[in-house]
Amino acid sequence: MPEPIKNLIGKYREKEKEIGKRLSEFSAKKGDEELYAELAFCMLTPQSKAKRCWAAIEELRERKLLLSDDIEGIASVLQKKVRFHNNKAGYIVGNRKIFLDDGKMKIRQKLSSFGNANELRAWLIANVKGYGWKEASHFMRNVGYGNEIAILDRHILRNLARYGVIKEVPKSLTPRKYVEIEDKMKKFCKKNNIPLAHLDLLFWSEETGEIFK
DNA sequence: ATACAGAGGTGTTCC
DNA sequence: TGGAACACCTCTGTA
Repeated sequence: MPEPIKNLIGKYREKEKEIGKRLSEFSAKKGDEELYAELAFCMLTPQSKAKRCWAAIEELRERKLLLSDDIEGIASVLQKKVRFHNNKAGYIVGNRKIFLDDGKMKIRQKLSSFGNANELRAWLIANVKGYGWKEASHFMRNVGYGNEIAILDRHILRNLARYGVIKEVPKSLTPRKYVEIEDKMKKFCKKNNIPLAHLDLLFWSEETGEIFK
């Protein structure tokens, strides 16, 4: 039996302000290096803890490795904190080139060149190594393009099942299933007057006890 | 000490 | 054309 939605609404009222504040931080204007830090962060998170991933990004920046081509150097930093460090180090270096324009990295320019969120996401999935639907959505939320998309990871899916938005957590997420569940989540939000991005952070904080990234 | 689940999954290959 | 199976390859928390 799903848990009553009333319980969820109650929790939302308690945390609404804090969630809104966090989201406004995500939307704050970021420069291209900051944007690449967020892009790289989302390359790291699969199968790794978000906090450790962010610590790795900080260390890469301190050591001037984040924007370098030193794959081995990057991998050695990742090794202590992040799973699949060799592949991910390669992604961090390789994914930079898709934003190059005249030899300079222009991420903001690229991101703002799309007509809507779905077009941007499709481009990210097709071009950013290490990004699928979930990570592309995660990145977009973190840089202020995530108001109309869902970040369907295992925690969110578990909570969607918990409140009866979906019958059960699917074993795997195909693109079609992703869109289908995202649509259900959107409708649920509309009906209950909770912004999509707010619900995501609420579910996340439910599971981890805090509002992070 | 040792085992085992869990960590905001995605790429590649094969059929 | 889409899906299953396997690769990636490691630390933390818990018992």
